[in-house]
Amino acid sequence: MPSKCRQCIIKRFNALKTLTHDELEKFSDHKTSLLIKKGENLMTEGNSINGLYCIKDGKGKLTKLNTNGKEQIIKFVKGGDILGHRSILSEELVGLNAIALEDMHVCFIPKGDILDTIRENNNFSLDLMRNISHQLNEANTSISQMAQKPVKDRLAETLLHLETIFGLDNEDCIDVVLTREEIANTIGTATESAIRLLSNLKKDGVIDLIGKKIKILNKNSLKNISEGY
Amino acid sequence: MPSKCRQCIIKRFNALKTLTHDELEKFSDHKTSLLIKKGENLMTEGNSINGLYCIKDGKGKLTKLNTNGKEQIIKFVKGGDILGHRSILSEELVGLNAIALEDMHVCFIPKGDILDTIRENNNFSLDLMRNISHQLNEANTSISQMAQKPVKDRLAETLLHLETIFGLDNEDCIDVVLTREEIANTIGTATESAIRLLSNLKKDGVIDLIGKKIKILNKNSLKNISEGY
DNA sequence: TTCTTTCTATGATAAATGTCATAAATTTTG
DNA sequence: CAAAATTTATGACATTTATCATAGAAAGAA
Repeated sequence: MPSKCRQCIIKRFNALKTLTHDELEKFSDHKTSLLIKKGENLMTEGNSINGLYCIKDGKGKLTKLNTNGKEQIIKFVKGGDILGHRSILSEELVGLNAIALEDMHVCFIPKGDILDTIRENNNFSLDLMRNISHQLNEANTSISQMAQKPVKDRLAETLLHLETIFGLDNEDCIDVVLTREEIANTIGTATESAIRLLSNLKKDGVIDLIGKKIKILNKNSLKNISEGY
Repeated sequence: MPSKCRQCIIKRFNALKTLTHDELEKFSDHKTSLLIKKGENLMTEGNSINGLYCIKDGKGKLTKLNTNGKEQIIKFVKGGDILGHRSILSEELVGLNAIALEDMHVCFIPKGDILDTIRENNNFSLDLMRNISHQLNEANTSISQMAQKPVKDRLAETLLHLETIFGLDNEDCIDVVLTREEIANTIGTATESAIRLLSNLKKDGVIDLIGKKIKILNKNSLKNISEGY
């Protein structure tokens, strides 16, 4: 039996915290629950979209396919994040692929309900703006770093960022499983280069590599590297 | 005597087209007109901001200073564009420097008026969301290109983009004056590399260089280069 | 104007990064 | 489980891009 949105918001979501009781009831009644299995697409670049996705749990990547066919990872998402609002708001096609890194439980709320709520609940509307504005700021920072930092610095930056987003597992490793290729596609480099630089960081005692899991041993050192020292 | 906002909207702005007569009157009464001379800052990274800027005319660049002191140009702006809304909406500090590339006339509208209007006029609020959502989409595209395209491709892309934004002057040159360093800071490369690649494009008959002005001679060829052919 | 500064241009060289090849390790499949 | 496929790892080498040096051109100041 699908749970009520109200229960879920309390437990997981920040993004929809401004909704009233009645609005949550409406969302509850109209929502669809989805299971997106590891590797499956929740949204696909270029498609149109007719609702908002709320991630209940699981982890995912937002990617863009380049003209040369290479995948660029733009952002990581997890439980509590919302997807598709940018596209709904701008009335443009979906700009990014959302792909599950592990099984994800997701709720789908129809576009009509979202737009109604934007019209009626000013706090919700302001909250969405805040969310997108914040993302825009992050994206601008990312442009600058992609353009001007060498690969090693971007790798260090990314490892710190991944820890911030996903936290640590019970063995103090960054709590997400990524292939070396995905790491490379995040920092914008060749897979071999990412592998080599990770090996170097391990050799220098800055990180440890346990299979696909990464443990940060010296956060300060990583910070310095990410800033070019 | 400062002109009425209503006149100005009709002539220049798209961004505020959803405002009612009364709202425009209020903006007119409360606005301040500014002249930002070439090279001066309209907004500065890290500062707080208490209003919205509307560019009446003139051209500008939005930049970010990197940890290594290098300037990254994130976006170009011109008459009709609005600035500062992202920061007002997210209640975060200003994320970018806005610097005049030539003398700019700008109107400043206090934050209070903007927030009032967001609360009262749903179309305005939706329009702002649309604007930021669109910018976020552009920024994501930019991340992908910075991360994965070689410098030559990014230069070609940038030249086409500059023509789209600023159009042509009466000699069919891209109607904006940028130093080679600014071009380099847009595509994220060393000034010498930008100069060299521009020289090559000229040698190949794809563009012409007339002082600082750039004329696109073969747009198709540029498009191909921008896509890696 | 003349001097000074900044900007553009280009060569020489170094450093960073990508590509290709190969092999070991790991994961997936039957 | 064994076989196949994928992922990780590393070396050798090619290509791209940055850095340094220098000189001429253009723009700005005295």
